[in-house]
Amino acid sequence: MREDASVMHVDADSFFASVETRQKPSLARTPVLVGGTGPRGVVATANYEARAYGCRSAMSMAQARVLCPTATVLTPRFPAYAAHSALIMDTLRELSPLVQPVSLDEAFVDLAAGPFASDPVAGADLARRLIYNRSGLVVSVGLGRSKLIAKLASDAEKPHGFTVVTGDLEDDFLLRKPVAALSGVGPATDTTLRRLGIVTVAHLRAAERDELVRTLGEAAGWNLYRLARGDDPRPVVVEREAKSVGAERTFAEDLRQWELPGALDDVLARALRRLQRHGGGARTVTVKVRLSDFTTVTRSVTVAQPTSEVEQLREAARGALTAANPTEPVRLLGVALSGLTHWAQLRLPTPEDVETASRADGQSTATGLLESTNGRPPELLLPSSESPTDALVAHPSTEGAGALTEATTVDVDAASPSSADSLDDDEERLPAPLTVHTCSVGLDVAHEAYGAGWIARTADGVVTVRFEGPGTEPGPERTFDVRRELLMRIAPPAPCPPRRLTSLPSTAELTAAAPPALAEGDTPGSADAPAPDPSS
DNA sequence: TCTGGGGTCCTAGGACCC
DNA sequence: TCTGGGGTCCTAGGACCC
Repeated sequence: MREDASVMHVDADSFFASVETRQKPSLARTPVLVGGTGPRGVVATANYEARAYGCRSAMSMAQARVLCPTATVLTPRFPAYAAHSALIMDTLRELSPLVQPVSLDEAFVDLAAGPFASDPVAGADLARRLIYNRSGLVVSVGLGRSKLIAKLASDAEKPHGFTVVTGDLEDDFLLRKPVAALSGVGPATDTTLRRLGIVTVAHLRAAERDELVRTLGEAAGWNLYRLARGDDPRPVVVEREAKSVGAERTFAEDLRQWELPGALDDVLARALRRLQRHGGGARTVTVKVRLSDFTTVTRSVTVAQPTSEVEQLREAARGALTAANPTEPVRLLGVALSGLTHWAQLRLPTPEDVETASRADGQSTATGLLESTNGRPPELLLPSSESPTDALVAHPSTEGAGALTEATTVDVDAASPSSADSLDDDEERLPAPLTVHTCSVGLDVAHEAYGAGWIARTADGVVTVRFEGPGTEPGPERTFDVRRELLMRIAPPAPCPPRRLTSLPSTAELTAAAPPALAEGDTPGSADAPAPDPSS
């Protein structure tokens, strides 16, 4: 265990909602909910104004609307969040090469590996200032000797926290925490621990190791035994290989039997797009079916060789769905692709492969491989752009190297016969005309005369657009009938510095001010100049 | 007012091999 | 005829994270 508190955890406060209020000035200081807007939507993020009404993440949107009827409910705009996330991560990488993103809005940084090794507190302070000055987003920061402590520290004073827990303060800080604050203790484990009379980390530390292992299992028991002692040697690691990719969809209304194959193709198409992005192939296709009574069944099919062939993966998915055999109406369908590799079998396997497949998994697998060839030339293993493997070289080819193609040329759209209009498409091309089917509150649009804005309300093809952006004052609203007037859906605005900020807020100001007031740039002496970039 | 979507990891049981 | 035990792979479910 290191001596200095040089592990930093950075967490953007109510991230999705904060990006929204940054880009929609009229929403500043008003309650905002971001999440599913459909009948079965849940809240992804509630800003602090909405939390004041009791709204929380993961709550059903219907409930949140009841709690806070005045809240603006926005459809998530992932491209905007991804752009802000990238800016945050890039900024952190200026402070250390060891940055481990945990999600779009969270990261661990090992400051001991960078220029702030001798003064991690200064590094952490700079991190929050740089992020604020470049994006207008406020983060909470925690510093500790381990990930465990850093994470708890960033959580200690949200929003806007800046908490340093040095070694000598660690026990004092840790032992008071409820066990549920520990990463790895969710509702189920919390209940189990409560039955043992364990509520705080102090209780947990007093517990017998054997009892923890007995009641929670080998891994979880040991893990909590160590965490209770502040023993967390997990290093900050830059990148980890993805183990699976997938997609799932909850339907507005439960699906009947006959609707399942089409819906499965839809979900599979999205999963395949992610596989395509990952590059290479997958061996196992897992289909998840959630019934109307919320019971969930998963069935999986594993093929002999990793593949990126649409037909073969679709066949596997259909087989898994059949095995799941849903007898009730279905509310959710999911497809996960695992056993990922950076290469994939795209052509007829060699006789040796078929033999191996037969031995490994019976005749159905071998048949699947054969059927997927469609009379194309025999061959072969495809390299990804990143990591060609020896397997490729070792694999005999009868048609020559000309048969080699990028795995990313797989025709994914062949798996998706549904409308190109769907908002599900996470790789849609913009700009594109707004249609009755693509109106969603929160989306970015532009009008030839009025410029860029966002959809504030929508009903039956009639949309109200508020024309404003991150660099403007709150703007006016205008209403259009999208069947008669052209509105273009456009990409979200890029992240940008907050307006009218001429000096970095001091640590004291950052800690004292509420986020909305700060975001307005109410620093004394502020003018209309952009924020200086202290890194330059 | 019923409960999203992207993932990771763990457990337990069965098949199979040696 | 009955019975080992370890290792690996696969599957299904569940807990957990954000």
